[in-house]
Amino acid sequence: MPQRNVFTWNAIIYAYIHSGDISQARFLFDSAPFKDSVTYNSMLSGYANNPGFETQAIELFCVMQENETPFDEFTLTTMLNLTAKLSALLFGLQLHCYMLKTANDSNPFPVSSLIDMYSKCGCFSDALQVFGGSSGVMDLVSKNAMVAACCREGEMERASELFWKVSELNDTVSWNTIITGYAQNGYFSKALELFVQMGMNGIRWNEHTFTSMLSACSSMRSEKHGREVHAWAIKKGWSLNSYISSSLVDMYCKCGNIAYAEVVNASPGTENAFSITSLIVGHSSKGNMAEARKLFDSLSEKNLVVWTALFSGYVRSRRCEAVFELFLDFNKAEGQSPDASILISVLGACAIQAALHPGKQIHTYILRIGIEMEDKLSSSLTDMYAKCGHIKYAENIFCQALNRDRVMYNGMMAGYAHNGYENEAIRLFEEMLESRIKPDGITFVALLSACRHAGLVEVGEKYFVSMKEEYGILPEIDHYSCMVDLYGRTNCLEKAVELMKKIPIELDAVVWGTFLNACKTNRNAKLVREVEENLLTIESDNGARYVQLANVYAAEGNWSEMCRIRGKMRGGEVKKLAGCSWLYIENRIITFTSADRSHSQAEAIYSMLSSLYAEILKMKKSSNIKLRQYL
DNA sequence: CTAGGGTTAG
Repeated sequence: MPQRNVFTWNAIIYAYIHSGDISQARFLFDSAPFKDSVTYNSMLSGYANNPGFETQAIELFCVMQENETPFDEFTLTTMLNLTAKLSALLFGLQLHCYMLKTANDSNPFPVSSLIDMYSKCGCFSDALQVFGGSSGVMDLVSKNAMVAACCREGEMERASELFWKVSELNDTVSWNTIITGYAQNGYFSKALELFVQMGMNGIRWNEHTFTSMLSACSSMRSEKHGREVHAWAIKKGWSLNSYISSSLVDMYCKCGNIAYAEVVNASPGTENAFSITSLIVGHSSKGNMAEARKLFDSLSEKNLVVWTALFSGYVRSRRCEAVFELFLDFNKAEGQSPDASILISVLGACAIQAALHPGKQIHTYILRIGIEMEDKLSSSLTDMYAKCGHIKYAENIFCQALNRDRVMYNGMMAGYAHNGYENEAIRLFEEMLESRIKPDGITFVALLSACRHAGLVEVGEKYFVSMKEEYGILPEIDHYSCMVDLYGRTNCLEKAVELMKKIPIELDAVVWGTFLNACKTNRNAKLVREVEENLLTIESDNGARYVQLANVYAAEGNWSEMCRIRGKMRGGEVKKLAGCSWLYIENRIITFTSADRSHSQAEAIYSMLSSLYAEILKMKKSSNIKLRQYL
């Protein structure tokens, strides 16, 4: 070009930025003999909107300040958006000050970005204030930034009120905002209703609309609606859109139709990491970890979400060793460190295995790295410590948590109940009610567990009744098992029998096994034959059930029945592994069963045990200390 | 020639 001026230089820089060649754009930016504010703003937005160049954006902004290139509304808008993206509130506040000082606070562009910045930095009230202060003509984008802010905050009534104000302004984007807001806050049918209304009002649906609707269908597990949206997407020719196709895969997975999900994923041109991740979750939810692993291994680049998907699949299938192995692989891979979600999975595996030492290591890591103690992390630490028997540690975590939610209360209650602190569990339930946290079915499993361990028949019955009548929670089989156990342990076998007859849902092996124990402790052999039939029909492959039955007959001195059960067990080739305990000693695991003498130093161990026992007896005699504390 | 609001996976 023989004749160049600032416009042509700006044009070529713009062209390079939009073709994604940021470094060539910078080369031309540096070579340009003339620069004006457009040159700077173009380069600035090139950096700000390309991942990985954020630091350069800030550096260029500082250069502008040094060489006194004025900041105009373009500069401010770009920088506010960058600030929102980086969640850099302190920086955003300075920009806001600058806007006020230079009277740049009336242009709708930087104002809408300011609202958006405050909302995305978690300052909802400041966003509201800016919006309220920008009186005058209602600007659609600012209004919608505010609607989106309300949606983020879960304030759907406020969002709706604002959305319907000057509603003739509303366009596809603002309709999408409100629909997504409803869908993401759990109001699925409201989202559906507005989606229909949007079409009837003549507002064009686009890819964003459909993606949000698919997400709503997926949350509702409504394959019927999902298929309708799928049909529309095909008609509109949006099948290749990566948002649409990955949302379709997710929708079919969540609805349990993995076969369809695979078909969508396999159609050419739709491969993407989101779809694969959804498929991994879909396969994991069906316990199909081999398929999940195959997909995981097929990905050349794995982000944290994909790793987490596999981790949680292994935990769900209780494949704890696989979790720990995967954690080693994860830490070997370069340039990443575990986030809260991954640590939650690993803690889950520790809890299942009662692996205190690894659990403590994770806890220490969290404290050392300074990972934020969010609700879910507190819950899984509480659960891990409780399941490892360290109830005081669990209590500490629970007490330090800022916002205790239902999950955390449930975990702590179950921890108390299973570690012999029944009264604490009940106290916590009352505290939960005082804090206006609604109990759910899981809360009542923990609560009734506490009652059955403490033998509190009346209290247990009171809670069992209130569950349905006060809280509208239908008892499930676990709740019935708790009650049967409660009656069994307190010599109320007749009540247990009555309850067994009245249970309106299908009986499982757990409730039959519990009832069997009730028969045993109440020395009632007459009912056992019927229990045996049911129990061995439901769970014929569980060796523990045969042993349990054989022991009941043995307790009665009924040796012929006992031999019959033992014979059945051998005939069915059912095995029962002996229950065992284990210790971690210098990175080795030592396991032992009751009365085990297989250890090379068994003699020494048992002689130490008997002298400890003698010590305890001596202490018990000399003081009033309860023996239970030491055993 | 430069700037604003809405979409997918753990």
